[in-house]
Amino acid sequence: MATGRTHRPATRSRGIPEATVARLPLYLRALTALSERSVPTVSSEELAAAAGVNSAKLRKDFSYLGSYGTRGVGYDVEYLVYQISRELGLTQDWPVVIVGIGNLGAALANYGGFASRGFRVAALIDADPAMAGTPVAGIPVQHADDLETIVRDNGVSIGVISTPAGAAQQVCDRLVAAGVTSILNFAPTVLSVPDGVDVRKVDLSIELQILAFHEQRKSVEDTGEAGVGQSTAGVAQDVSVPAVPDAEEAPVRPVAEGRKGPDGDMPAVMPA
Amino acid sequence: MATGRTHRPATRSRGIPEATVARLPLYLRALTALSERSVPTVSSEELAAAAGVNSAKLRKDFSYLGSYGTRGVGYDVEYLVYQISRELGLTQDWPVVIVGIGNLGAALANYGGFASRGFRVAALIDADPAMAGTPVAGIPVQHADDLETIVRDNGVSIGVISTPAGAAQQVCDRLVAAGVTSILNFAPTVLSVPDGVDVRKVDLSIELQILAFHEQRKSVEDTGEAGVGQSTAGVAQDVSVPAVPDAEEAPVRPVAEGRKGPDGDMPAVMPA
DNA sequence: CGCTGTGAAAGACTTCACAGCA
DNA sequence: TGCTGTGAAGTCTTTCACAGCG
Repeated sequence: MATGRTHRPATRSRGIPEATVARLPLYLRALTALSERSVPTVSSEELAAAAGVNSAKLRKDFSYLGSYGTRGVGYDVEYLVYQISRELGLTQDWPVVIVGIGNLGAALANYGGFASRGFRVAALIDADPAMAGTPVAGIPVQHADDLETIVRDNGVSIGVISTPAGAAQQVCDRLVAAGVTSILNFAPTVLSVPDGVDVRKVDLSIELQILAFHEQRKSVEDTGEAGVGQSTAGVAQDVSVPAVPDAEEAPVRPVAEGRKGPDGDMPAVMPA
Repeated sequence: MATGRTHRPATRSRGIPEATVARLPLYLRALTALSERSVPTVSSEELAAAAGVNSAKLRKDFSYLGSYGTRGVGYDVEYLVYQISRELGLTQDWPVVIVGIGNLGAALANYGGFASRGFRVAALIDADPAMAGTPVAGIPVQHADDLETIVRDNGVSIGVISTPAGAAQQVCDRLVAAGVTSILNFAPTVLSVPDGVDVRKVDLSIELQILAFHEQRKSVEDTGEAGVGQSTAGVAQDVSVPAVPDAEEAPVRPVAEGRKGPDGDMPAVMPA
């Protein structure tokens, strides 16, 4: 990922590992909850449990930020909230535009997690003229024609794309041309951007597919018995599925027959 | 991350690395697009570009599935689509319930990426009696009281939670009690589940915070002008230079004064 | 004594680079 | 010849385990 000079960190310990950065928001959320309950201090053990990680990892993560704890005691909640916020850049105001106000865009506009963390929805943009003016989450939707103006006038450097896949790249290009340097992409497509622009993506169906992968393995566990098979309904749980689902209708392997996969690749028709 | 099984020292090469599993949906999407354009074969280089990864990684990933390519030629698109689908468990039907039909829940219900990949939205569930019966994405919303019945009657093993954070754990407990063993959580809270249940989470604001972190670093460091040199790379980011924003108002450090962080920790009022 | 901070070891993932097959 | 498949090397991440300080 980090396509960067991986040599000699210019200054001392200034490189916080990506894996750590990705967890800071998690810690911050847990700490904010503690803060709201006026809890003054937490131990790495408690905070780790609240954030869903293990304590050694948490301490190691914090060690990259500095020594913010007190031995024998733990961490001061307020102080840590501030330090992490600052490290993440959340102590400053980040105007954000959301492009594509469909169901998802509306959900994002309404999402409280943004405002409470330094993000300000500067504008909602949609290509549908019929939506122009309609307020969503209290913010009027503006037409896509004004995208460049909006971005420039508000000094927006972070853009959120929640358009259909087909429009995403074009929207991305316009955002970048207008000055946006960080993009959060919800459209199921790979965006290409110039060097220096950051893209992160969230694909709702990818997570589900990963779950399916693991779910599939669960039923196999023990004997490896061929399962019931009834996929539709009926039996509640314990829906055992064959370990390596027997390929009933698999495409024929193109040519020859080399080593191929660990399990068979049956002949027959296409599944789709 | 996956909360489930920890071991998988399986007999043979049956252990596909998590990192690889997480990329399979990406490859699948790219392959599906090629398939729709009737492209018969792809090289690892082309497919990698389409998926936004590098070719060596892609080849290594595929090597865990088996030898599905042809040297000197590439991969047969249809064949690979099938193999990956099967590996992910997408050749079977996965009934899914979505609990919490707010903006996000509605967006998920309407999301085409589910249906096209073996996921079938078996039911939409919401606690608001006023919503009962209202169709969302063509599916009538059912009341939360019937959650257990719905899950059992439909043999649902995957549940999606898009309720407010406060309701998430309770919904989760009920889903699990009813037989769900995989949960996709969109609520910004850490769920606790019994062993054997898998939870994956998607926090919309976390990605934005990670972007903010990198964005913050860009402005500092001018020696390496954030060049806009057209690049085909999907994700571009680097810059690992001292940033250290000026702490204007930081909470006072609790007690004593040890080594503390890499930069100062100003006194003064609380930021929040 | 309790809990943080951190070297060092282990493990996971990525990249290299090239043998080997179609 | 062209491209896959894969050991081996390199890099990043996690975990261990304990020194050290409050």
